[in-house]
Amino acid sequence: MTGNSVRATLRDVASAAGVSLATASKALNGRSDVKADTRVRVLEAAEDLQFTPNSVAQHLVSGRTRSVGLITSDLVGRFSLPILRGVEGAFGSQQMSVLLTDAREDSIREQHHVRTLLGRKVDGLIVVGSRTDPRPSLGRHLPVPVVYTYAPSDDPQDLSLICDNVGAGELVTRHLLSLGRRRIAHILGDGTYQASHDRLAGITAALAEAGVELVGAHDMFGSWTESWGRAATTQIMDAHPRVDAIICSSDQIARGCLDSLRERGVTVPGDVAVASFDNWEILATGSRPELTSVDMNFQAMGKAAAEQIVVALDGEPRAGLLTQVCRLAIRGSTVGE
Amino acid sequence: MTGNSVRATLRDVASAAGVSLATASKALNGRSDVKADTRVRVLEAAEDLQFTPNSVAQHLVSGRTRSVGLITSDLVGRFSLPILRGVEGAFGSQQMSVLLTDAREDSIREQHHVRTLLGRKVDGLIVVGSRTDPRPSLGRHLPVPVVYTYAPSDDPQDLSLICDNVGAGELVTRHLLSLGRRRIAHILGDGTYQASHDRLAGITAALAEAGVELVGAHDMFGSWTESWGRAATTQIMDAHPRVDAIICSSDQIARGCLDSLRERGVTVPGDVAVASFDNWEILATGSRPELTSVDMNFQAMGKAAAEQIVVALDGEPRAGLLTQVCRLAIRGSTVGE
DNA sequence: TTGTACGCGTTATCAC
DNA sequence: GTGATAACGCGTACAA
Repeated sequence: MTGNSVRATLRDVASAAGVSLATASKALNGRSDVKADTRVRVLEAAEDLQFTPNSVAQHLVSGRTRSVGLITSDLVGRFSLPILRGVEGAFGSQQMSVLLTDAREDSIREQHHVRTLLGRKVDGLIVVGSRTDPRPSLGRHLPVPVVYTYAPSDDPQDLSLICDNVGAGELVTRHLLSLGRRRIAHILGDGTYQASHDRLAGITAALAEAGVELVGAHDMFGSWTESWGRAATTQIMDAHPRVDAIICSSDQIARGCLDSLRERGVTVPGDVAVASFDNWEILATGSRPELTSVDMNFQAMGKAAAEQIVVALDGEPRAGLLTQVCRLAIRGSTVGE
Repeated sequence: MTGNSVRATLRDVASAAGVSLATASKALNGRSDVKADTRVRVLEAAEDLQFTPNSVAQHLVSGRTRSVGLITSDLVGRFSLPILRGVEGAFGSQQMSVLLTDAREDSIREQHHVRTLLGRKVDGLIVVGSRTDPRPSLGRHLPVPVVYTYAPSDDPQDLSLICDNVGAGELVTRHLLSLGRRRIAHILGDGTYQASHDRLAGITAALAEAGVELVGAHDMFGSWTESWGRAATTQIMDAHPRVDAIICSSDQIARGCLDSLRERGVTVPGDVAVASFDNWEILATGSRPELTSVDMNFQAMGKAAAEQIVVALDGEPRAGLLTQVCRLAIRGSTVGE
């Protein structure tokens, strides 16, 4: 129980070094007006005592806690963890800490967390949605900058970072077109998600650009499940046996699709290329063949969110929608080895 | 920019209510020695000004921050998020906040985070490992209680919460035995993980108890992948076609196993029952049939970790290994509908 | 170059 | 029942 080791306070360091509190503070903070050997003495004392500045006390005087609150509604950490990592990375040595809370899509709980985080004087708030549809704003009255990620705020005065689902649809479609595919079908996701519609829009836009028509229905929404992927694939292949590519609106759907194709003896990517969205590693790299999928770049999104907090903190905050570029992870389901 | 609304300080509340700082504080904290209508006035003023106590300042005097640091090395949030949720749940209205940091299995980074978190005066530390093997202790000199979860500390003086992988092996084996299965094979996981060995130990123990021998090899370790599941299944079915159950050391392996069985025309669970470990929803409920799998109860683990922090905080801390019970999620791969 | 003194927002101990 | 006042640990004008 040598607890004092880390509980050492600046006062201890000062007296150990035989200087005053103020001098010790200056020495540790690298201020210029302190004699070289005095600084050394202080630094040694601090090292000796394992001194760690009490950032809680630092805040009280500086006004900044160097911490951000992350409010997530994402059950499985699919979005939150990459974003957390992006946030940590963005600040580098700046030492920004992340207070993570889980709102579970419950606005009461969310409000509660906002209060708590504000009480803890976080310097900013990052709200992570669970779906891409606009969500209610936390309001304009908050004393710290707020960045909405994944799900945009419904208030255009807020700053929201969103995935470019339309662009993602275009990206994957162009990829397939470039491979010579022309009879392309699409398995939609859950129709209650904006992402489903956006991805479809991107796909049809890219196809139209190339003068190609989407094969099959444009309005058969389903769910983000493997079983829907299997069922939809069966329908498509029965109705349009000459299809040469299928774009699935999520990796889970694509897994079902691949299953179904293999059962029918359809080769991938030989007969039919398959591509999807999300690039969820565990799903995309476990399948046979591995899945070509659009990566939504969550980590970059987290980084951007953190940067926007900083920008807002010292300067003029931005507002509106900031679209995050996505990228294609190309694997065996579209490009055979 | 009515920032003052939330920036309101106790002083503002006090003057608005026409009382002193001290009285305002007492009123808000429900202390007895304050007249009823005075309290009402203060409460109203606080409500009016949207007063939120500055918990940073509260800490400075109380010594408690009501926050814990969560240091994770879990890339995908597989363990961290359920544990986070457990932690949040454990404290209920106690308002414990969680500072999440990502060490990425790098001890330098980990040390760095420990320093940072201690500087922020967290009341406790929860370390989440990425594998079940023992990991180096953070040391005994820390001024706050530390709980190791998932991966135990190598110092028996520390408190570690671990999954009962041996028990999990027994659990799933007894389940299969109770269904009348007797020719049971096992696909091992990555041999460099303690979990692989423990699960195997549990399985053989339960089998021995029933006087049954494990079918096939006991020492063919592989990896936590679907492709290993497929390859191993092929080997097993070729060598032991009369097998009536396969226990896979992870859900990913099981997914490969199911794939392989379907291709051979083996019905599940008719001909062969399949069960596994982890109960990773996205994998276990997407398969055909859905997977029976042992759930390691991460959320309960997080709850327990939080509780142990509290116990250590006010009273005598515990040491040693605390084993977390697991439970079986029974689905179609062992019990046909 | 160094030290003194004050303030950050809150709680707690005392007088009144 | 209420109100000054002293902490808590630190940064920083300002004085020495």
